[in-house]
Parts: sequence; structure tokens; C-alpha cells
Amino acid sequence: MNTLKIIHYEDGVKWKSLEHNGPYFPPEYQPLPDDVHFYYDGKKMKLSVAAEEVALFFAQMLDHEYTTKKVFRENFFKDWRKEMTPEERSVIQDLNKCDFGEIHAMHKTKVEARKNMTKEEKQTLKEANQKIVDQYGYCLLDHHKERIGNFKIEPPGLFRGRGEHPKQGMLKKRIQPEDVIINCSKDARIPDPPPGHHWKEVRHDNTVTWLASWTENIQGSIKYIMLNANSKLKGEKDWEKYEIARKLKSCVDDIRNTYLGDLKSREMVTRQRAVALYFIDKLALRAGNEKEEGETADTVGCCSLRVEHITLHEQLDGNKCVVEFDFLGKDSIRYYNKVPVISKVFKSLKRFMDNKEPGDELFDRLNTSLLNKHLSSLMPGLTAKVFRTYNASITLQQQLKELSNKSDNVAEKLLSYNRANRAVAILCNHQRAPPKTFEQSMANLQAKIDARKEQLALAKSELKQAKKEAKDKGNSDIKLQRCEEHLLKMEVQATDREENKQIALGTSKLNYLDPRISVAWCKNMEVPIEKIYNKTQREKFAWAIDMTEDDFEF
DNA sequence: GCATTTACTTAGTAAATCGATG
DNA sequence: CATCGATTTACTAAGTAAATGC
Repeated sequence: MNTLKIIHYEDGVKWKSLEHNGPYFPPEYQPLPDDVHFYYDGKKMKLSVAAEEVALFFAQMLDHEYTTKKVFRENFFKDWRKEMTPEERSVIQDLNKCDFGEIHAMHKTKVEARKNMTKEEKQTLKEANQKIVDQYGYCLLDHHKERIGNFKIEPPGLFRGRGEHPKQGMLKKRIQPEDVIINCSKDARIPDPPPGHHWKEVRHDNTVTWLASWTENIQGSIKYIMLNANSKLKGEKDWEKYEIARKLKSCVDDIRNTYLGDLKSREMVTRQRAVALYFIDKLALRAGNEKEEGETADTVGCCSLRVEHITLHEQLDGNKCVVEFDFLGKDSIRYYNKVPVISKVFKSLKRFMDNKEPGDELFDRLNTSLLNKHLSSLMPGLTAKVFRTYNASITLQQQLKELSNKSDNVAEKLLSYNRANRAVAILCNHQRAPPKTFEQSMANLQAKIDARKEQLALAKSELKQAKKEAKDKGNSDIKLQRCEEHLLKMEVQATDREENKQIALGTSKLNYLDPRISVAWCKNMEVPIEKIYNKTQREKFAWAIDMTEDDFEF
């Protein structure tokens, strides 16, 4: 357990043998039935197959907010016109004159029909899907059968970037076998391309973990077919990640002293680096790589913060030296926080912002590469994101210790667990859109609680009466207890749900919290592991569930 | 006991990080 | 140093299962 890296093979080699059946391709486009029409400027118009397919992509999304956005509409229209025949192109010049109504209606009918399928039809469909999974969903890696995470080629459609993405609405093209690179071992059977097709390339690169790849046409980036999270390869990588974070725990005090000392440096780079590290450590900010302007939504992380993203307050809400953050991070999720900082950091920030305007970088001498180089010199394997893992996991461990009691019942223990989990999610700014039916379902639950309370009160008085008349057979006592338990459970549920309105627990659970902390907690608290990890999660964290004793400490 | 609502799971894929490459 | 490639992290939506009400 002391060696950090599991050395399986010589450097960089990920496997010795890899065999699979290639990716699964989405079905071909089925042209619209003859009674479904597209209209331009009020006139019926039969589209070519290529133009029709793209029209359907748009029509399918008509209920979505995307289709009301200017950028989305413009990008879509531009790309759609490229798919048209010259004749179509000369007619169709204005998206506002396009009537997708019938196509949209047809789509909705189809969705409805799928929902209303009989049990048998659903069963048939399920079996067909299972057949696809059986055929394409697994591979042999070093003679072990492993599940593939995403074995399907992404179907064509309209690009749905997050936030104000400049490329939203562009046509994501259909991928052909001729676009796909297959990776497998030399001695493996090469997967058959679909009939009449060939692969772009077959290579045998055992220094990577992917089975197939293609280049996507929106950003020109590469997409990969990779293993499921429960695979040995991914599991070991995950374990390594947490071991590095634990190693940070052992030297984090030194590192903190180092960057606090660096705040006094005469070198601008060093001071900027120190302040950035202070943020990354204290606030669990992401590194913040620079991004190409105009290619993606305007989002930032620590190193790419600009002056308009922070406001300095000498005094705010009774605190001194408060930094107010307001920026869009990964996935255009807003980060808003008011944080009291030490005065040296505050003064440095003021200096960094001198003579700068909105749009200028706060840390103009710093980038993630520089920062990570420095970090790796402090501890092998240390990068900016290790701080997030470390701070997330250590927070969970602390919170669990603080919040949970052995004497609590299971529902209360789980509330404590969720609260600890939530503290981490808040730290990492993992948000979700409040569920559309949140208010309603909250009101429903409250109504049920009230009803139960009433019932309980009634039952209590009845019991009293029964005891008085000495005709109680002892079983209404138990009934009452059950009723009380149920009420408590619902109240706990209500609290939990309310507190969780805008917070997503999944991301931290899956990616930041050392599962051994949770496994040890379950053992200690005598909570079944199934209560905190569902089947998928148990599979992913099988390594931790197997190896962890109740005395594990992160 | 069945239909409907609600909760939970899984799939899908975009968007980050970070080291390698030229 | 900028770009690229591989891998991890992220949220949303669709699908499915469970709970609930009639």
C-alpha cells in the first residue's frame, strides 16, 4: 500500500491484448412518410433526403429553448443550407418562413407512441437492445471481459453547447466507418466494419486505453470509445488518484506555508502564483486553462480569471478584506461567493488589478502550465486538480465525523451522510437546475406530513383510551411506533430535499470523494453500503468496498 | 390491483484538465 | 510556446423502477 503506482507493464503500456467488436453505428435516416410535409412561405415543399434529415433535427427541438436563440438559429440555418440542393438553397432563404409544424407534430406523436407501447412491445425492444449490448458492449482486455462505457457512435444532430456557446445549433455530422480509427492488439481479430464500408485506420497502440475514435466536426476534437468505470483499468487509475490526494494530505501544511511565504515575493509571477494557489486550495477552484476565444462559451477557472470576475471590498457584512467572485465556470455554471481573505492576499489582488480594465486577466503572468510545473516540484504528481480531490475528500471525512452519531437511526445517519456530501458539493460548486416540479412535489410531501401528524395524534389518543379500558393487545403500540418512524422518515426526507434543491451530489460522489471514506463510515455506523451507493456505484467502487476496513483514514 | 406520479438510474456527450508534441 | 491527444469531470434528459393514490 505504500507504493503509489501499480506498475503493471513497462512505461506507458496500458494493456498487452485488446479485442473488441468495434463501435455500434446509429441506424440510417428514415425519410418522412408522404403525408408529412414541410412548408416554405406557406407552400408545400418536398425536401431532398439530406435537407430533410437536418430539418427533422430542428423540428424535433422546437419545444426546446435552444431553437429560440439567435445564435442557435443562425448556425443551424447556415449549416442546413449547406445540406440543401442548389434549388432548395435558392428557395429557402429565411428560417422564419420555414414551417416545421407537421414534422414537429409527427415527432411528438412518435414519442407519445413509444410511451404508450404495450408491455410486450417494450419487452421486444428491450431484448433487441440487449442483443446490441451483448454484441458491442464488451471487450477483452488482457483476456478479461470488460464492459465498454460508450460503445455507440454519437448520432448526427444539432450541436447543443452549454451556456452562450458560439457554435450552438451547428450540424453535428453523421459519422461513417471511414471516419473511425480502430485500436486493438496486433493478434486480435479486427472488428468488421458495416457491410460495404471500411475503417479509416486500424492501429495497435497499447499506450492508450481507447478502443475506437473519430474526429468530431464542430470543434475538430477527437471522440473516443472507452471502458466502463467498473473496469480494472479505470478502477486502478481512480485508486491512484486518491492515493495522490492522500499524499498531498501529508505535505499540505508545508505547501500552504510555502505559498503563504510566496505572497511576500518581489517577483510578480511568484505572488500571482501564490494567490492563485490560495484560491485553488481554499475555494477548490479549477485550474483554469486558457481557451480559444470564439470557439467555446466564455468560461473561466482560477488562472483565467479576469478583473471583472472579482470585486474587492475592504469591508463587507462585518468582514474585512472580502473578495466577491462572480464568474461562469465549467459548463457555464455560475460561481458566486463572497470570501474574506487574509490581508496579504487582498493587497496583492489590489496590486494585480492596478491599471487594468474589464477583460484583462487578473493573473497576467500566470498560466496553468506554469502553476502545475511548480506544483509538481513540490510533490510528484501534484497538479491543481489534486487540491480539489484532497479538499473534497478531507471535507467529507471531517463532516462525517462531526455530523453523524452511532445512536442515530438509519434515516438520520443517511441525512448526516447526505449533509456531509452536500458540504463537499457546495465547496466544489456542483449545481443543478432545480427540478421543474420541485415546488409542487415539496408541497405534496408537506401535505403528507401534515396528514400523518394528524393520524398519529388520533392514534395516540385512541391508544390512551384503549389502555384506560385495559383492552389493548399490545399491537397498537407497535403500530404507533411504526407510524412515528414513518413520520420521522418523511420529515428527514423533506429537509434533505429542500436543502438539496439546487445542489448536485452525484459529481462529487463519483469523482471527488475517496470511496474508502464512505465504506469505512458505513462499516462504523452499521449502515448497509447499498444505502449510499447504488449498483453502478458499487461496481465502480468495488475496489474500495473490497479492501477497506472500518479504521480507514483518508 | 392498476394507473399515475415521483424518484432514481443510466446514457449521452460536452467541457474541463494536463502532459506530450512539434 | 501553441496545439493536440487522452483522460477525467460535468450536467441534462431519457428511461425505468418504485411509491402512491384511486
